[in-house]
Amino acid sequence: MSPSKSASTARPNSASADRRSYHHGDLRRAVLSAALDVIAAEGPGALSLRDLARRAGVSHAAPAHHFKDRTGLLTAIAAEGFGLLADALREASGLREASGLREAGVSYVRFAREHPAHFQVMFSPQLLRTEDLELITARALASDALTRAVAGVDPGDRGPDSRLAGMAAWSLAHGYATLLLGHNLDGRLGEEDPEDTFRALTEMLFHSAAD
Amino acid sequence: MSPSKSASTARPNSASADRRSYHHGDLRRAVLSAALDVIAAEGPGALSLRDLARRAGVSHAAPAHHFKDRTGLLTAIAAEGFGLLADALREASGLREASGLREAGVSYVRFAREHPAHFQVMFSPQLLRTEDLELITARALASDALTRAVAGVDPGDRGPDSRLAGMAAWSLAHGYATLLLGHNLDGRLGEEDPEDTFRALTEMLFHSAAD
DNA sequence: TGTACATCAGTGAACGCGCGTTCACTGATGTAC
DNA sequence: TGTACATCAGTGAACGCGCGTTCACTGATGTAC
Repeated sequence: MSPSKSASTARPNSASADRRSYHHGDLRRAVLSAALDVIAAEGPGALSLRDLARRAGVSHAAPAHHFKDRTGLLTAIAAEGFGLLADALREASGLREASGLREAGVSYVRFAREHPAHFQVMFSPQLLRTEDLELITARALASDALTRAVAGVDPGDRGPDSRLAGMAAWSLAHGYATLLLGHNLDGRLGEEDPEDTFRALTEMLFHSAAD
Repeated sequence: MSPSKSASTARPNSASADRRSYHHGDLRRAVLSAALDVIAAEGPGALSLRDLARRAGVSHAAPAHHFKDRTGLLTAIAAEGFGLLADALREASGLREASGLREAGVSYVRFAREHPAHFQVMFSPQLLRTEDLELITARALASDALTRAVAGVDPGDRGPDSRLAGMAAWSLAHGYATLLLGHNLDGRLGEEDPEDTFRALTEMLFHSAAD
């Protein structure tokens, strides 16, 4: 997903894909895309709007038309991330109830692997405009999807055990995903697929509740 | 633990604690301490050596004598953090074997709450000189303490189940701690002590193995 | 006990750099009539 | 179908700022004799 490629495909009037028009076409997407590349490779600390403008091939002041500043950009990424996560979780909880919880966890881990930059930014509140409405909305949707997925453990129960189970499942998936992305499990995993290992691990812990 | 306080207590020749001598006495500690304050409050992105020098009351070039650069400083913090974590885990696994695992997890969570800045930096490899010898050593010690604590689940077993249980316990504690520090559990916890909640949660999951 | 010297920690001026921000501008697009 | 105008996205020069780095220096401490 290189910036220039996504930009040229997304450009509305693509009579000639090569000729650079004055208007970029989808600079917002191009800047987001470049930012995700940088974050995944070097972390959010390495971000600068000028650098992203350079990567997108526009003048350095252009990105400010779409994202007020660095924080605005990161907030947009986090909001997009929560949206993607909510989609992934909703998909997983559509499965049979018994396996809903397990698959929600696996989806969570898969999401983190497929969108490492989003994942990293979503849970770094110090980088974000936490009062941003779009962010709050997206996070609420994801939180809702998460709760629904977890409620699949024992749907009748709304008591403290269900609350605990929810936090346990989230902590487990979040911790596993975080350690995985930080390469902290490299020595402990064999050749196996990390998602399979996570599935095995979940089954071991939740076997009494989920089967 | 304010920088000036820890500095004056640590100063070797404290004939007069008020008179500023040309030499700081323990600038290394003062800079580390100021850095931890900044990280806890605003995140690692807000760090600059010049700012820390200002906070420690020395000229801006002084910190370079102790930490080559920002990365060097963060690496030192991470190494110190792994040392502290190893201590905490070793203390916990000194308890009776049956409760060793549970208490190791609780210690892990407590460590994260008591040293949020260390914790954050330790698991942000993008900020660190990962090839640093001191860091590698400290991390290995902590990893060792972790493995020992987890082996308490069923000490005889070295098979795949034990490996899985280890990753599960670590993921759980790490995820819970991370979500807690990021204020993601604020809505889900009641008035209870977060560590008690974590203990309850662990007991729920591991009851068959640990009791 | 006293003197000379090496070492080390911290100083402060200077430098060059990349950054965000501002601003008057220009090219392109869409809409009203 | 054609013309006028408003709007919007992107330009490029300019600015001031905080940063890291360098360097010759100075004050303090410890050690050799």
